[in-house]
Amino acid sequence: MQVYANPLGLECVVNAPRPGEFDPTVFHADFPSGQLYGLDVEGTYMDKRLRHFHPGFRVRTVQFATTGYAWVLDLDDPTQRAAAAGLLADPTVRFASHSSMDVLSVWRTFGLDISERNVDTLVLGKMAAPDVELGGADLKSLAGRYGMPQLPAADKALEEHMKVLWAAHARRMRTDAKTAGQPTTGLPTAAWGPEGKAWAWGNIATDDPLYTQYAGLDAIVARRLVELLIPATGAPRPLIEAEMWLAGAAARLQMRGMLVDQVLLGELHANAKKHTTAADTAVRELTGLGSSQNVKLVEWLGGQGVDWSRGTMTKTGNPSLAGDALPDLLTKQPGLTQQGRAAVTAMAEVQQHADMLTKLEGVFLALDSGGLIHPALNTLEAVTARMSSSGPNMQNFSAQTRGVFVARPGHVLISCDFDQVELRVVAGLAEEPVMITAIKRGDDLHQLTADGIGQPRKVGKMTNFLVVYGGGAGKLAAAAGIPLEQAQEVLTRFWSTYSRIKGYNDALKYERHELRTFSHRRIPVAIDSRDGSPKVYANLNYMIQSSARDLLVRAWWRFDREYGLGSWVWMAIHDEIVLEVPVDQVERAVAAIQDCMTMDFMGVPITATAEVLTDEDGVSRWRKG
DNA sequence: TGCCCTTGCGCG
DNA sequence: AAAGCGCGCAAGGGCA
Repeated sequence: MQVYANPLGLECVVNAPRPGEFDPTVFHADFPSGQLYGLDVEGTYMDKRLRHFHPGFRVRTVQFATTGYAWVLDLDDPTQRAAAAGLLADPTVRFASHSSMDVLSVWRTFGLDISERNVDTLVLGKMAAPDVELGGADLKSLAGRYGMPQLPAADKALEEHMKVLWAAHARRMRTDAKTAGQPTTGLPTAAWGPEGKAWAWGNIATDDPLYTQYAGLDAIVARRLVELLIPATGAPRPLIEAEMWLAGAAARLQMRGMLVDQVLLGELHANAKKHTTAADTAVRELTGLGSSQNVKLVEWLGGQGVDWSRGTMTKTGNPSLAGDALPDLLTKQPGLTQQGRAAVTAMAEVQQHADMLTKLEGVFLALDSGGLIHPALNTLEAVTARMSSSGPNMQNFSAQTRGVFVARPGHVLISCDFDQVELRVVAGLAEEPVMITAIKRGDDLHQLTADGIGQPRKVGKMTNFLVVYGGGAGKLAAAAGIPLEQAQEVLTRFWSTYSRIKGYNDALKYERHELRTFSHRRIPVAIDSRDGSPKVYANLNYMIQSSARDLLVRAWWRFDREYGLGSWVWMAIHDEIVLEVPVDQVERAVAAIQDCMTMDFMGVPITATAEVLTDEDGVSRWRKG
């Protein structure tokens, strides 16, 4: 047994039994039932995309900890493995671990779902410091900030150690090859990179002192952070409990995964590939450039007679080669040469299929052995607490590309959207009587705005969105294709139509540091990266976005807790919940999800509409009809 | 080669 | 007075 007292000066003990010398009785005496323990695992290096679902992924050690001691269990020892499984399976034991990583590892390794018994310190860390830049809530940073610099130090020491091990290993492979008279070309070098990391995490001895100390400290830090972070969040208990539930629900969604129609995936991918390769070759022949080298292509086109002062610009002020801008060059640039026209045509062809190609490639790479993908749903990712998705990001597939995702056999997908939730939220926040009355009457809110500003419905809709996003007259003029003066006039009329929204917006602009939402969530005011000034004009959007997010989570919570149907939730996309439901349960599911997404928000009725997704071919695809 | 930053684009 | 918000991902480009 390796025992480390006060590793790196942190007051605690790490026990790391060697195979054959493990006494389960002593271990279990250290971890009685009914308590909360820090949990951490170390495994082989994680593939960026497939993560826990990569066939080569394997958990090597599992760590349990109190605030004072940790045990590092080596899973290659059957006795230690059984002890770990036993503690993890105890329904009265709860765990504190960082992110859903350990929950997923436990599920993959032991077939145990501990998502409902996990306290996620990543989520707590984000709640405690919503203004810390991305990455600032990782376990090492939190440990450093909360008086445990020993963990980042151990992490650093372990990495330095791994570099040395890897360099020695790489050299040995080379000398072995030379001795055997084989070429050394293609063999890894001693340089530290992804290959070295992958080797080191998979091969470092599980009784290596730096490894076991680091592993034990991880679990101790996770356990200690619970008491440190909860008061630091300044959040009421129900909000913390709701976020802990949500993190678990998101982990369960990730474990279940989504089925991919691999035949359609292959067809669409091949089609996109065919179109883009031909066109990309044409672009190369004509310009000598790749079709995604936008900066250089702009320069080249300038030399072919394009007057960029007449073209559309991107938001950063560069000439745009996106969307309609490219085809527009053909009609609006009389000076463009024949060669330039041919290049633009080919570029447009590439562009038309580029999104499809790259997104579907991402799906291919994310497929597990059963044809499922397991994207993560990150529950507290945006500053506004909106959720994000990754691996792949399910929230930004184009309408067309979504068709590759299908319900499992015997199931259908159901999509349920809130009805104009942003406008209803702003009406509630601002207590805007004109809008609330219209909502209660069931009036068309875009037409209401259109009437108020004296414009067609289309402009009314644009203006509604613009205001929700905190936009100004310049953007409205560009979007609606109207003169700036007219856009200013339209906005003036908008604010007088909805005078309470104006008052609410004006009041919000006094908040220059932090906002607090109806659910007592703290949101830092956005900062302009150019001059460091607070972007108070974005406050309204933050309040709306965050409130709408909390409404969606409330609906999901009800679906899980009141109806007990949480396992049907397939994905959440900002204002939409998608379900995967057994075919004979469709009516029940539609009624339940609509009920859960129907609620009152500060006196404003929130409603939702469900749609059962069925394709022409009878397959239930994630594609709306 | 990997790492970091910027840009552009899909969704809401 | 004026200011469009939030993500993740791929690709280019500069740097070590």
